[in-house]
Amino acid sequence: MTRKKIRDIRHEEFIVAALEATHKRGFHAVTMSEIAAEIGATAASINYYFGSKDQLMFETMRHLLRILGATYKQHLEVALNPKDRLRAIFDAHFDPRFFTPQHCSFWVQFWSAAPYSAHLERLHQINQSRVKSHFRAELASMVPAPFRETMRRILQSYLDGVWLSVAQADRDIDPRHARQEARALIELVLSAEFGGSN
Amino acid sequence: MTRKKIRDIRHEEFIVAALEATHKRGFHAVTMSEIAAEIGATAASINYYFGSKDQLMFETMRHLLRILGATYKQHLEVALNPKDRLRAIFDAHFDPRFFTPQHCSFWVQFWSAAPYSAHLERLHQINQSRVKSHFRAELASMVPAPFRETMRRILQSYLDGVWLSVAQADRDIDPRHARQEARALIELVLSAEFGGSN
DNA sequence: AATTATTTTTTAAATGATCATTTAATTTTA
DNA sequence: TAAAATTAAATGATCATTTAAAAAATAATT
Repeated sequence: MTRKKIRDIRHEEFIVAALEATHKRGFHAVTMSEIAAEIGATAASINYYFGSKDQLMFETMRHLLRILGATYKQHLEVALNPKDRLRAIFDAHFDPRFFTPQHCSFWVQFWSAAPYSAHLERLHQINQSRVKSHFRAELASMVPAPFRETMRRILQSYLDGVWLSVAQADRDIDPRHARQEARALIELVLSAEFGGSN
Repeated sequence: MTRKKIRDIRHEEFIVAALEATHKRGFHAVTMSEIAAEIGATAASINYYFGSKDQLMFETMRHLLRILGATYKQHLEVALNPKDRLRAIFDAHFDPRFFTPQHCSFWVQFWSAAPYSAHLERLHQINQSRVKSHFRAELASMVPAPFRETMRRILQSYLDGVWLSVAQADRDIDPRHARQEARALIELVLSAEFGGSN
């Protein structure tokens, strides 16, 4: 019981350290020692708990996905209709607990590594599918089928694009504003006429 | 004259090699030897021409930015009005000569490296500003001021998001379709009512 | 409680591999 | 013949990872 706990605590501490250190130096450039130093530990202990640097990235990403999932769930609970649930997706991604420079930086590092690692790619795939189906589920009742996938891709690409921009800019971010602009985009998508003009 | 030419030819060959090799293995993982092998050369000659691996990334990115700039210029020439010119931005980014898995992969590698290198960050900054001002120039006559920046960010984030998704997916891409969806987004943005409902 | 044994955790130091980069010499081009 | 281009081999640094030993925490035994 207590044994399990210590291991879990340490696990999380190192993940937070990885997020912080990666944000500062980039995942490739940062050394195991630097990551460990974040919490006054030593490189060897990271390997003791995670096995390797790659596994550390993997576990850190799983951690982020768990947070995102939980945050989404919270926002979903107070959503009453499809539009609210659509908003909930964005609200989760732009929740101040989740939408931080550290997280966005790590996500970009992950994106650059994922295509070259089967494990990471799988993780990316899983998340991508999940978000995709959430979008589809809500858009189904609000956007006619022929436009639905286009609208979904627009929304989903936008999400990624915003995170990307946060990872680039070093200025501090404004989650409230991000949510606001996301709502503007939602309004836009839902107000579309879907007529067939040019 | 001829001397200059050989150097330029070699320069470009290595850049193409860097794009291809990076697409296959990621910029960090790929070795100088692997890049050189792409054109039957040797690692040392990359340093002879570029000085270092970092410089190679820098020059490769400059190369991409030059292509993008030239492509944009071409599309701009046949654009007759603000809306066409807005489309021209997307048409350039999604031009089949430019919108390739190799280029998108490299761009993502660049994004992950830029925040940790003054030189790369500057390059990113320059491109970002340029695209930004292009968007602003066209939106100025089509979207009321209070919504303009939001719309611009939506469009620009979307651009990045699409490139990102191409770098992840290994399936082959469809530039025509990308342009088509971009136009849908443009229509959306321009058809907005900008009233103030909720 | 005190002591001893056992397991878990931590680390300093060693290992080993990998590479970017240099160098010094060779080949090619002009 | 001189300059430019190329390379094989050497260099040197950097790190992730292992190892072997110490420290700390836990459990067992008296």
